[in-house]
Amino acid sequence: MDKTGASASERSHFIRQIIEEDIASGKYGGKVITRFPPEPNGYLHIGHAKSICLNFGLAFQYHGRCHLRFDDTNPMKENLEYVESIKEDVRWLGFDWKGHEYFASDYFDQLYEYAIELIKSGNAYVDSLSPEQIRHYRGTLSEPGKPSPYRDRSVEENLELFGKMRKGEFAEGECVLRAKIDMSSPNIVMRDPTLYRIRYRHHHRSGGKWCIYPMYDFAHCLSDSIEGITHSLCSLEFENNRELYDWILDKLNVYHPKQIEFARLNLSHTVLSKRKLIRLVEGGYVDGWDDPRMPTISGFKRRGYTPASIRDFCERIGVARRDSMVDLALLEHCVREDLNKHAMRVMVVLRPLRVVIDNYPENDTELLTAINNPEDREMGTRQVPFSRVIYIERDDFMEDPPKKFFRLAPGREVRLRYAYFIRCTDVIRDESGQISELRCTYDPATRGGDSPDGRKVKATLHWVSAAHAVRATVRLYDHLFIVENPAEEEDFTACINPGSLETLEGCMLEPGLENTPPGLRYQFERLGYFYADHKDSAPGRPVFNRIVTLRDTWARIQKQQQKK
RNA sequence: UGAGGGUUGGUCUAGUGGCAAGACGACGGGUUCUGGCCCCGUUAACCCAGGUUCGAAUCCUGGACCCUCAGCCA
Repeated sequence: MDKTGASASERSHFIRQIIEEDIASGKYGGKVITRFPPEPNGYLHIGHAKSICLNFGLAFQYHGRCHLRFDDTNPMKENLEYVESIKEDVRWLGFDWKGHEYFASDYFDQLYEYAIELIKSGNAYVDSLSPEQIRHYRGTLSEPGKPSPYRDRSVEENLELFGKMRKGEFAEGECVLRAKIDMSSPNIVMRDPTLYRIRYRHHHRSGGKWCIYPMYDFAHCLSDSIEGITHSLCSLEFENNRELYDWILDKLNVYHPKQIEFARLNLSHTVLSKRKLIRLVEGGYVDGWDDPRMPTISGFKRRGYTPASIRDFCERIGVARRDSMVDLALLEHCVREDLNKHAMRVMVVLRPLRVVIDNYPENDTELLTAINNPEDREMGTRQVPFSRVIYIERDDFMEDPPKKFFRLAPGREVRLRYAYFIRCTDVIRDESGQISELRCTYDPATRGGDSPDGRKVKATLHWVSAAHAVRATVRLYDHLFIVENPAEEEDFTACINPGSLETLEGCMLEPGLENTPPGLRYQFERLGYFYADHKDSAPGRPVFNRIVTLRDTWARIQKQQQKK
């Protein structure tokens, strides 16, 4: 809550202000209709999530609606597989377009009619210059362009030529339809932009019906207009295109939505450009688009992130017009906050160290009560078996501990969570000198974890009974890049984190976890939040992905000590 | 160097002529059967220079720096 009493979910930003002014003035009849317009030529990433949350969120907040529209005007790059993955990702994020699913390609007939109208009013012409010539005629950033020699063809000739373009009487690249605006405009976008080009390509929806396809600038504004969009939100790079957006709608004298630009998301320690993402996949740096290290929606899903945490993140980063780089730590904070409240706690030992409790009866097993989630007592308790031989984390023992190490060491006493106090009496090594086992004694009076005499221990360790432990594979994920902004590096692949994935076999789970249904999330106590991978995990053969670690004060102390 | 945008603590965001606020991070402390959660505290910002004004992050002028645009991509 801020001082106005508004929660984060309703805090204002410049787009909300514009919408509220429009509602107040009755500009669009008080309606709010937005749209999310992906091109189906790749997978959605966290940057798209920002746009999805913004568009669907605004529509929800102002009781309007949000359309899902596929901007499929380029048959060379688009296909059905992407349409399906995009729909799945939007749904997973928790949004419903309620049947308002559209394709720019569905408007091809209408768009063609609009093009003819533009020709008839003298606002468009067929140009027969080659692509290279067009580039040359366009001029540069500082010099004006010059008119094409075909610019003054008659309406009749243009109509005939455009008809021939449609009928397939020209080769690709032989001619295009251009808007007739101003070759000396200081805005290069307005120097007679291309409206239609010829492509003899099968389209994933219209099939072979068309061999001419509209360009983004022509199709997008008119699609918005046809659908009655009120506020057309896009990223900053389309700022220069707004003049053309407005020009086309004005010349055609049709319903005119308002284009509003905002800054796209940049996230630290990752890349979000489609080109770089493709390079990661095709270069084999990651294992596909849904690799848990990928910033794609499917990657975050596979990693174990919750939709709610991503929505919360998108709300917290705000919406503004300046370029920014959001710290990945904020996303991690969001998922921790969500999972802290909802994830069941369990005990898992990642790197097992065998501990024998010498004074514990040889063949006894007892059941101890563990709390499933201290943040939500309604999640209840469970019984965890304890016996003479257990595993603890190798990191939880040091033979020669530094000052601030509170965990187990020779002669020292610690608590086993929900169980007993134990004291280390001996360290056993194998032939190579490696510590292979610890011998300890326990205090029977501390059953359940409390000492009747009131003596304190400085640490509580998680553990798993050796006789009851279940084996599993656990994958430890870390930032994909070791630098904050890989995009500004000469070769971004050179700063990929070599430790971004560590696969651990033979991790010891408390019993009951062997049949974890894929898709479930847990907190492994003292370690982090983990997800039973929905692809690789199966009942009886669990595989967990680490979503995020717990905040780790000890790790920070260690880092400080290393610096000294 | 033509045009369009932008610049508030380390990061993100608020502010719309009147006490520069919040979140994340970092640091310190309290609490604790998770070195988690929670609680408390500390740190730290208006790009620069003029001007208007009783008063400027906000308005004006000039400058610096950053981003976008020269696809028959979106």
